[in-house]
Amino acid sequence: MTVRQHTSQHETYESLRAEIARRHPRFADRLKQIAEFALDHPTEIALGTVAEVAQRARVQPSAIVRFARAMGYGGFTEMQQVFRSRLVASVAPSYKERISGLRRDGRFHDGKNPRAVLTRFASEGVVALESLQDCVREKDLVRAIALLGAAQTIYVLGLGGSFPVAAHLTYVLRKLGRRVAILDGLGSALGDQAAAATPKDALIAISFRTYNPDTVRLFPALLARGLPAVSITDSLLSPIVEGADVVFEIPDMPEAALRTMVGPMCLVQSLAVGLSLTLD
Amino acid sequence: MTVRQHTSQHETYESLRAEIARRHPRFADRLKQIAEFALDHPTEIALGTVAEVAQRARVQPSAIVRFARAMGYGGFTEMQQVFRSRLVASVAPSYKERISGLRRDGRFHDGKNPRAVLTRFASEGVVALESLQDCVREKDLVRAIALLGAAQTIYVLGLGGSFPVAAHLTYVLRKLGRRVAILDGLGSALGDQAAAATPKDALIAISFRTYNPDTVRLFPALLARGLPAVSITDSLLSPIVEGADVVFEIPDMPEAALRTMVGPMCLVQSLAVGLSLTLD
DNA sequence: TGGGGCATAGAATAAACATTCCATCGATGG
DNA sequence: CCATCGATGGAATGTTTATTCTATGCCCCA
Repeated sequence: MTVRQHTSQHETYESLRAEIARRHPRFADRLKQIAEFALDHPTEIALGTVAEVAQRARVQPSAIVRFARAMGYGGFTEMQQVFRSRLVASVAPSYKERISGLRRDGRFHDGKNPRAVLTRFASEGVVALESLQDCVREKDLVRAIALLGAAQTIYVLGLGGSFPVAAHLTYVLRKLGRRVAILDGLGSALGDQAAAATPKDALIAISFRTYNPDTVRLFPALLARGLPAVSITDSLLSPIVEGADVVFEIPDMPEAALRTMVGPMCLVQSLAVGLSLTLD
Repeated sequence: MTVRQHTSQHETYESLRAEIARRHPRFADRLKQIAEFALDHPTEIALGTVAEVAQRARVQPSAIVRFARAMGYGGFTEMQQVFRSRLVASVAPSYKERISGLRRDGRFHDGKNPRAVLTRFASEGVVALESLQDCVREKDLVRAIALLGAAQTIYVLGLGGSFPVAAHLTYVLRKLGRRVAILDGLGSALGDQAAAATPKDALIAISFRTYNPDTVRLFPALLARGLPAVSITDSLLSPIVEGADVVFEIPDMPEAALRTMVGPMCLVQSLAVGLSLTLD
């Protein structure tokens, strides 16, 4: 009779979690399934019974116990203690709450601290998203969506710092089954990429200070081909405003290197999804 | 004979707590004792068995049950659920849960209205940015920045829905004077683009479910070339976790077509700017 | 001082539970 | 194609657990 090794090295939730992830690839099917469930639903394991957990994870109760033993515990109950410790640890010591609250307020002004940088950008992003809702008008959304919906091909123009926004818009529109051409200037062929555009298509242009020269040059050229246009920009004085059928003005946009572009990202997402919804 | 009323009005921990306090003076000795224990040690009631709680509170198990019934519950187990809900509530609600909370707010009604779509994405973005601050650890930020700072060339890998994030990171890093190579698969030359990478460089990979096959293929190949790696993904079970030196886990990321990627965008921005700040 | 009513302790009980066992299935290597 | 080994599902088992029951103790008032 062998003496079973019940000494589990993983007495904290975090280290157990890491160990589960580490061993996941080498687990058999059912154990793998349980590992995924454990990482996704730690609370259910902390509070549930073996039978409940098994049902939620779509496995047999015995498999749950096998998993616990495989992780080095004497049984389910022993492993459950570790998951419970997470709940106990998280229960609000008001001190910790206040600190993280302060952090989030941005009152911790150590600007070089990486955490402070993240907090700053996240807070700015939140503000950007909230003000986006104020400065976008429903009328413009409806018109832009109608205009894009009528287009055979949607041309997307966004270069420099706005290129990620253009790329995202293109990705989403394609996923939603639209015909899209992104004007990315690949091979210095911006002009050629736009050459096939007709008045039956539509243009959506994204540009912020400092306005990309290629965008500035190409925008009027496309308008001249008769395309209806939607512009997303930061000022009514922007070079992509004149001649546009719909203009979304998102003011106070600093250079992209200092910004996350969350506002424009969110707007184009809404346009794309709104477009697909109005057609159903 | 009176029919016992088992329907308890107190389904939240806070209201139960208030009720215990209110009725405390009129309780008999033993119930009073238990009431005090319950207010002082809610966690023990949430996780313990009747016998354990009884021992800690210096009473008989039956007294605990009588207390639960006195508070209007069918038994100890029923009352325990309320104490457990406190633990569950205190654990940082995952992103997905917060979203469904928003849904319940009713702000999302009339999902087809373009304005509602915008509001929805903006709100989700706010939640994403807030939960980002909870799930990113300073230690990881510092290590990632050190790792990227030591690199001669930073290789950025993000395809499919994650490509806009990769593009933004590349843009910002270049603006800040870093040498960056984006692995964009242009001309189906992904492998060749990576062929010059050496252990003196570094890799930053971004991938979310459903993981892009090219990313999955290229990631281990780059690790094999000896590059240190930073991964940004949605699960510890993601294919770009194993072998990575730093992993940022941003859980509950739906498919990019339904998302604005604001979380990852904000994170890469912080990494890039944090990097340039630490070197000044 | 004695009796009624309620609170309590502790044992008894029945339900719920984690765990174990075994037959079966499926993959792997000869 | 068969033998072997490990994984798996599901029923059986023995333990833990909540709950109930009853005898006893205590207090209050007559």
